[in-house]
Amino acid sequence: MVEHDSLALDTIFHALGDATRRAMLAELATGERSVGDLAAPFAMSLAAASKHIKVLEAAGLIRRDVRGRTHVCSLDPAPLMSADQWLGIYRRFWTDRLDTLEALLRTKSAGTPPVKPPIPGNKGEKR
Amino acid sequence: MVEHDSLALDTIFHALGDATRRAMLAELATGERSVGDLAAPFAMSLAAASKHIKVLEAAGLIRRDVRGRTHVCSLDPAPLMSADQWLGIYRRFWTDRLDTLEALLRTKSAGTPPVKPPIPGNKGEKR
DNA sequence: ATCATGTTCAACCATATGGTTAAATATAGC
DNA sequence: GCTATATTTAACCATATGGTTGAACATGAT
Repeated sequence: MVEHDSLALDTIFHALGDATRRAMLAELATGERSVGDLAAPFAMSLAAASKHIKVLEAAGLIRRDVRGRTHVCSLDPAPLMSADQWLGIYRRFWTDRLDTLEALLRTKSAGTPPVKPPIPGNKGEKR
Repeated sequence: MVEHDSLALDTIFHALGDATRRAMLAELATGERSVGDLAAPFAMSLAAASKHIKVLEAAGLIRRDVRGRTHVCSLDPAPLMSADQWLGIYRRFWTDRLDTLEALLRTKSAGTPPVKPPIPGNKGEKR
């Protein structure tokens, strides 16, 4: 059912691996934008921005509607959903960890006054 | 609080944008693996696999524990959580769409037999 | 028809990426 | 110490990526 086409995921994640492109997606999250609109915020040529847009388009992340001489882009969330589903496989890894932490905090604070608990560096976590 | 370090997201998404590396993560989801273990399934040199592992490590996706002469790798889900949080911003786009579809199906199927409905224009959808 | 606007295309460049092989490093075992 | 095992490093190669500039294309406006 949920097909994890690895070639598609390659292009999707690759498209997301660039701050300029993520910013373009963020912009498109608020509505349609022309190529020029999308390019405007960035200190690069229009041609460069156009390439980024094509990368997003190739990944299926945006659709393009040519209206006269302007190309109007809009977000297509489907590939993001694919990426999310792939990530979903791993979600238990951090929810488990958070659940454990939460449980730990709950038992620690049971009966004791609400002191800010010195969480032992969940950064350098050893097991 | 939840910092969206765009440089970090660059490296995380870049690391995820390769099927070999995603397969390595999938393997690590079942437990610790040595570099050799991780490299074994792939038709590439150990040196190439080692590079992939370093990309994953640079993204913070895996940790490395050097035990004698073998380097034991394990999954670190924190960057995946970051990626998930970034994606979360867009989650409404597909949940909204699915909700709308669901509602549509519910009204359509009220009284009518469950026929496969012609979904209007989710046309970016291949497969 | 002319001119301006929005966008792409082509050629080019520097750097990054993903792979190779061969040599180097570190540790384990005899 | 010697040898085998686990892994990295170095040098190299082909291709991809992200940027540039300048020309081309398509459409809108006069």
